[in-house]
Amino acid sequence: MDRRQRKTRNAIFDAFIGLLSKSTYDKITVGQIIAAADIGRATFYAHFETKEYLLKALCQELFDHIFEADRGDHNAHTHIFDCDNTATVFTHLFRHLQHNDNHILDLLSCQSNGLFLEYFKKELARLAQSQLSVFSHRKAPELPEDFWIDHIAATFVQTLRWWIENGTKESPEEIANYFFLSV
Amino acid sequence: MDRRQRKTRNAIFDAFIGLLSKSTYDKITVGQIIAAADIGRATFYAHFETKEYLLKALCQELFDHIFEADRGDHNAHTHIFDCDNTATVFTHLFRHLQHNDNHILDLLSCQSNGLFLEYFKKELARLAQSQLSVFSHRKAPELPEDFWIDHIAATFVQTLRWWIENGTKESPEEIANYFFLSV
DNA sequence: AATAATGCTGAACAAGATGTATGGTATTGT
DNA sequence: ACAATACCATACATCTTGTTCAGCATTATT
Repeated sequence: MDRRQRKTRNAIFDAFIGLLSKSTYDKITVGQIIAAADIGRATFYAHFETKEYLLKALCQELFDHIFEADRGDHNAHTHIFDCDNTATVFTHLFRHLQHNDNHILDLLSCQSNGLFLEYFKKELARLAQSQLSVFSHRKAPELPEDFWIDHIAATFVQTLRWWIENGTKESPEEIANYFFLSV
Repeated sequence: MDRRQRKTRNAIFDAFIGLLSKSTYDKITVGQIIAAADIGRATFYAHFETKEYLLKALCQELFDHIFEADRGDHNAHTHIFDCDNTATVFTHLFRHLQHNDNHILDLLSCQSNGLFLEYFKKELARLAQSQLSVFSHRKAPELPEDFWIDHIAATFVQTLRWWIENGTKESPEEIANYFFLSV
């Protein structure tokens, strides 16, 4: 990819994230984004068809990073799945999300909550084989499989939202424990 | 309240609900609403300051109706809390929501999901004294009270969403049971 | 039945947002 | 050095929002 393209793409992402921390998704205009990114109007639309596509791309980017360990690149520093037991997977996940400061919270606000949940469910479904067994002891046999996955994903998102909205006072271990206790 | 006011207010609500069943909240414009309601532009803004206030008023209206039994008017036909056991309360709630066809689903889509959840939590908190004990056996003591209420509300909303998105094939009793089994 | 009050209409309006088009300039990869 | 292409600035048509106002219709009051 052209270096210029990468630069503007990152500028847009940074501007978008910066605005999300001060405002909400639906209040942000394309005009504000291009002003913060300091780019031309036409340039923005050359990169993203619309504001919603930008949001989608940002979600994709974040999840690709958080779940990167599950695709290639198995020699990187610390992988989310280099865990001795499956419980620490979610602790790592919470730690990752905490480290992202409030970028995630902004994505969890009404507007984009559905999108976020959708992405998370998709990723979670990919881990179903290896990780879902952790929760199987809780699952009543009459509950459909997809209902159960929906429930786990929704519980995770809700836990995360509660955590951040309350100032992330708990440690990742604690909040992961909350998650396990409630799911 | 003036008869004219009631008429236009209902016309706006009906138009809004009608549009919500064909489109999504953020795609709907005030222009579409006043066209569907067949009223003047100024009239709309005389009733609702903005589109978001309309949404809020609609939520209020729906919840007031669903939870009406808990406030006055205790001689009406069937009350949501005229139940022998607390379990049937939620069955009734699901039945109510089912009867509302898809109006609720439209309110559960991304945009308004947060608002809906907020309202439901508020109502749920009002029932905390009488109904929360049903779930107390599941609650781990180390979980904070407000975390637990958040969890129940989110689980309810998620259950409802899954139900409607899958065509409400299950009976209210069944889906209430799903809810109890997962919370 | 007459009157005052209040709500609705319809049209016009400014302000602002969206998405597109274009000709010119600067940067990139080869 | 050269061709390709990404960027810029501006302008533009279109749509949306929220406000204003004069005139008409309905309501409640007496």
